[in-house]
Amino acid sequence: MDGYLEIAKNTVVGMLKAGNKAEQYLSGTLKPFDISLQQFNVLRILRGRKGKAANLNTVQQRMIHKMSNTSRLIDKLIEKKLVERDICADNRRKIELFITKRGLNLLNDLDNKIQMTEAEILKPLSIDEQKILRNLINKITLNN
Amino acid sequence: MDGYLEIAKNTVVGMLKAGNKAEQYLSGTLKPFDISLQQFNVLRILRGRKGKAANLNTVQQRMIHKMSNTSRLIDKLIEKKLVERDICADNRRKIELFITKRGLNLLNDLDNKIQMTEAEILKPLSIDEQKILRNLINKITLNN
DNA sequence: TTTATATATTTGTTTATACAATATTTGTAT
DNA sequence: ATACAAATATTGTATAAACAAATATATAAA
Repeated sequence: MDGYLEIAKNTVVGMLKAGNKAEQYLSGTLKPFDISLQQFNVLRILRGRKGKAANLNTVQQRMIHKMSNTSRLIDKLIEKKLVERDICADNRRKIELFITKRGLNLLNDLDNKIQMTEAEILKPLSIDEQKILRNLINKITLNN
Repeated sequence: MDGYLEIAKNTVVGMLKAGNKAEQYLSGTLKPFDISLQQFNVLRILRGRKGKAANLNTVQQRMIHKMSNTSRLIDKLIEKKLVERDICADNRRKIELFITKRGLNLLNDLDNKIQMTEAEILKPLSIDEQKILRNLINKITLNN
């Protein structure tokens, strides 16, 4: 009992549950703002560019859910006027994405709320435990 | 920098990424068998009942993705003859779910492959690290 | 007994996901 | 130049998820 196969199984199931819990909590926080977690993450990626354009490609690589349809996801953000899309002048296959002022304002309003949700998710852990958890998880997701 | 807000943020994002990685890997392993991760987990829940019936309710509570539509998910498993559904005689609102012989055989075939996938996911961690990770994650998901 | 309330599951519907197929533009080799 | 391959993004489509509403049965109250 509790051989290494069992440990691995429990760990992986735990990873699924933990990821799911985080998704549920964060989605719940975002819901009143009519924005999905994936959309929120794209906005944060674009904010991180600090004014520089991002290609669809770049965004996709940094996304948590790599398999979502980034084109259509961004269509939604453009409809809501949170993001702007231009065709790249140098290479017309590429597009250039920017977060709008409105998008930045929305993120600004959300920052506190998301921080509170993150704290809520991690409430059972001390700061030191959170660090350990983060470090272990980072090892696992290094190439992702 | 690296204040506790930043740690919490990184930890939660890591949880999302790790959960997603686990899902991708496991789904990939299951794909050739035409079964989704959620369906697989339901089968494992039913196997864990060791012959006893499970209500839809019970299954739903133990599922990792609580928001999936369990009725229709089980429809799929019944179509594939991996699960059987009866109406509970005592209380005709309830249903009784069993895994079939065929379902057990499928799980049997999958066990090794899933173990290998779990090992692959956790490869960057030692056994001791896996235990620590499991324990920390269990604290977070205790009430889920 | 009738009405109301709670429980258990199913169904409807809208939106999102997964993944393949299709443009479109660019780069490279002949 | 032309043809072929690679890179980039969009579109099509089938399936699944999210969530509300409906159905059916059981329990409790009036």
